[in-house]
Amino acid sequence: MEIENNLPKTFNPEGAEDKWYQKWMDTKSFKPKKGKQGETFTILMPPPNVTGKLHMGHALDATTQDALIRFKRMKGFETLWIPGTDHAGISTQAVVEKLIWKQEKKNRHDLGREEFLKRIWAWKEEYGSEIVNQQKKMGVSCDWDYSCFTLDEVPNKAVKKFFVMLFNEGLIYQADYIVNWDPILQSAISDAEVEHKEVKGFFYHLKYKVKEDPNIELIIATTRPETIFADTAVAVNPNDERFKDLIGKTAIVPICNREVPIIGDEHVDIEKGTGCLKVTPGHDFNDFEIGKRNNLPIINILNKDGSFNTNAPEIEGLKPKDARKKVEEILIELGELVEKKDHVHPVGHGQRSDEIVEPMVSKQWFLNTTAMSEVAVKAVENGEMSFFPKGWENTYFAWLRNPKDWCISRQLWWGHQIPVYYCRHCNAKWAAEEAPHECVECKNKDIYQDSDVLDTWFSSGLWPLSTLGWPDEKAMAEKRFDDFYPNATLVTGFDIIFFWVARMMMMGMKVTNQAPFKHVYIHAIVRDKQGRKMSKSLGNGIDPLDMVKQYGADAMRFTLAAGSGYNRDLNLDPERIEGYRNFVNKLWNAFRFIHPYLDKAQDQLPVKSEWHLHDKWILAELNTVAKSMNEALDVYRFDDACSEIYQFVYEKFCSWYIELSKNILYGNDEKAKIIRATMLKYCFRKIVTLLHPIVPFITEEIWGYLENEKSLLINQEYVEFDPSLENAEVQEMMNKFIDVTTGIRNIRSAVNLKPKDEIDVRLFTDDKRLAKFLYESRHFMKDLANVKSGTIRNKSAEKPKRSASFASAHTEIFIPLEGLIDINDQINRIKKDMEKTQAEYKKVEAKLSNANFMNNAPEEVRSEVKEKAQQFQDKLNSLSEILKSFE
RNA sequence: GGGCGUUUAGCUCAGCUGGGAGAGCGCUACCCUUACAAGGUAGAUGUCGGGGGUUCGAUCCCCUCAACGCCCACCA
Repeated sequence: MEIENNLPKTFNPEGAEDKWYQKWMDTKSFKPKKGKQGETFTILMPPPNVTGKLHMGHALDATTQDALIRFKRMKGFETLWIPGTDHAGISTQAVVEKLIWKQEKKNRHDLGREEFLKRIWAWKEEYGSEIVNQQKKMGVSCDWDYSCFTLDEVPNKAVKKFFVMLFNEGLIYQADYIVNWDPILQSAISDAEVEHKEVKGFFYHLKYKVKEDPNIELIIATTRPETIFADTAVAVNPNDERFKDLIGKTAIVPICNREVPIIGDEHVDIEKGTGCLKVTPGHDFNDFEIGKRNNLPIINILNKDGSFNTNAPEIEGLKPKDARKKVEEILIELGELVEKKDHVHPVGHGQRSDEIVEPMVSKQWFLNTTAMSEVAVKAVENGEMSFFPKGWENTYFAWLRNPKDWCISRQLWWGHQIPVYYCRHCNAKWAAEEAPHECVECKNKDIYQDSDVLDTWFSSGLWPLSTLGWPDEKAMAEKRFDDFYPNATLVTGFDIIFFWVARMMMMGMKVTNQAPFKHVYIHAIVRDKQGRKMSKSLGNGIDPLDMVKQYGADAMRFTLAAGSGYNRDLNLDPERIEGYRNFVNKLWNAFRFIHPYLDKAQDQLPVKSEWHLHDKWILAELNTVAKSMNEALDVYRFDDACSEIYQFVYEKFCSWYIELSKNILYGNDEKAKIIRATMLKYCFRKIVTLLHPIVPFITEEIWGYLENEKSLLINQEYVEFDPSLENAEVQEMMNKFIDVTTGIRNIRSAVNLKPKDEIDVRLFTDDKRLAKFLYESRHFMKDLANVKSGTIRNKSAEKPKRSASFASAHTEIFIPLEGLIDINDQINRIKKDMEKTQAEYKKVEAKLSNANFMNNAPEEVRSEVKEKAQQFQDKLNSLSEILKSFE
């Protein structure tokens, strides 16, 4: 009775992936639909850079968010997942600038602002959607109609509206301030964009003469002797006995021989360096503050590209590194260099350019975030928004409880141009949402717009609002702002908690008084298998698309989900993907097994009275899995959800239930066959439903077979816990049955029986329910352990002599094989088992004979321990019985 | 300098409010058994980083030391 099976032996992901993605699109399955929960569930995708190529971080983003949105969709929420891309000011401008240079040997200034921007837009139209296509390969189920680009019209309106609002409140202001200047980008960058790295340098000790008393020489320690050209004071601590008399006198700066005042300032650390500090307000953050306190002049000695200007004539045109060498030479010549020591110290580097940033004074726009930060902190403190895992709120608080004004202007061209206008005629300065034609004050037409653009994060911070149409009323109505704001969950990495999460909170709450999302799930950073960050320079990056090609998107997704819980690192080994590919294939083959019987299966489960014990068992187990998966996914424990379903499918369903089904399906009892086929189909529907959020493609493919493509799995209801399916007793019996079967196999393996060798088995148990269960399952023993015949008796019955044996707490197993087995081997095996059991028994017994334990431990724990002691005791008794049989 | 985190089987990691150490991968032996060799069955492997404390009882709580990682901080 061979049954035809025309399904391929292995699952072919490539065909299924594109086919189902297209089908989901065609059926508009990603669009929000009202569901039984009567609530919306919105996720906002962190917009990848338009210049981006999908990397593992994006793949993880895509997987976790898609799993969530599919899960909630199936649970009956009206789900919306909003995609988009970011203009990524600096990196995009750099990419296109490089390209134009390569092709035409022209820089952006050669082209002019208007033409240059045209080129970037053209580039964006052509290449900017590559990452979107790559995301689709991962199966992301976002509503592409909501797709948005940070420089689109509405986000631009949002930026202008917000800017003007805060400008008019006085929260946005322009100031001469010392900022981090990136000489590569030739732009200011914010504090957050500066990375401090340990750099090897030197400590130079320089001599400064005192004008009033040529005998005194001040020794000043510095790591940057080249900045002496910008010195405008020497400072000492006013409490420093050594120097306090010098305050008010004049020091002479070496090389340039500038006369500068010696001042007292509390900032100077008596212990540090020599206790004397050269003050360079133009190029040092602290010194800038000292300068403000003491009204010192500011000298700028740098050009925008980081080279020295005419204020430092001896080193004009040189870059800092060469300048330092030159200054050192001159100082030696002059005899002003006292000492030069190795010194390692942190130096700020631009996050994007990786170049040493120079503190420089320039006119920039700032946003005062003091009040907004406070509001954002409160929202997390009072639970309006919460982090998963909770620990990340510390990072969030650390940033927001100590807010600094945010430098929001960038000297770039690609971005939202600052909506501030100036009048050449009357010097008026104002902010406006619509480009004005004349001066607000004097009505003169000779006006111009500020040439700077805003920090990219300024528009990113408004993303939850602008993607839903704010501030355009028509767009807001179309996109149903009121229904989808605030978002439910934001999923992102911890590296942008302050760049992005904090700013969305501040800006979102400023506009709406509501946190833009209720939960923030912070996922891990993907690293290589050795825990190193994936980077181009190390060459250890894994391309997700390669993995998708090799193992399928489902395998890739399952791997990432299985590695995502509350961890901060996810060390990815491609072998893991292969492992989960095998799981996906296992699922496929389990389906191949039931496929020929689908015709027999009925749509409804039979009445409970017709359920086989094994049916009750598998449904109870399935129900348990459904419960844990729902709970796990609700709190972003994708790892737990994956391991639950993996375990169930592999062990419970494939290794036992399917194996136990063969006896029935290959047999002659038609009614039993129909019931079993129905059960198998039912289970399979539940399994693919549970798995669908994580591995959407194969599950949709299988669903197509199960339902003859009459419906799509993506639109089905998720499996919920059903109390009526609980059955602790049958689960206990089944576990014991598995113990016994495994015990028999164990003996077979220990005595080297071939799979074909049939055996006679004698079972002894005092558990009457178990005896009945085993009796009813006797036919299955044949399939599972090749048992030809056997008996089930009480433990008190006479045992066969000299058998291969095994004992569990509840059942003794004897396989009479006299003459075929080595008696000493058997005795040794049993003795070893006894020793192990004895040791465990002693541990438990020690507790029971400890009066303190008996007095203090809760009753629950005591009875549990007693129970265990009894089980070990039973097993020991059985083992010694077995030993007796060899006498 | 301040803060956070990690340390559990060869590798990657899970262990919730303290109560007999887990998973996947890898490894060993035997099997091409009619869903699956991308498979099956059986199996081995841990002083839970070191030390101290609290407790009847600690992988879990407290202290301390060590190693590693990350973030913040004004480059004397």
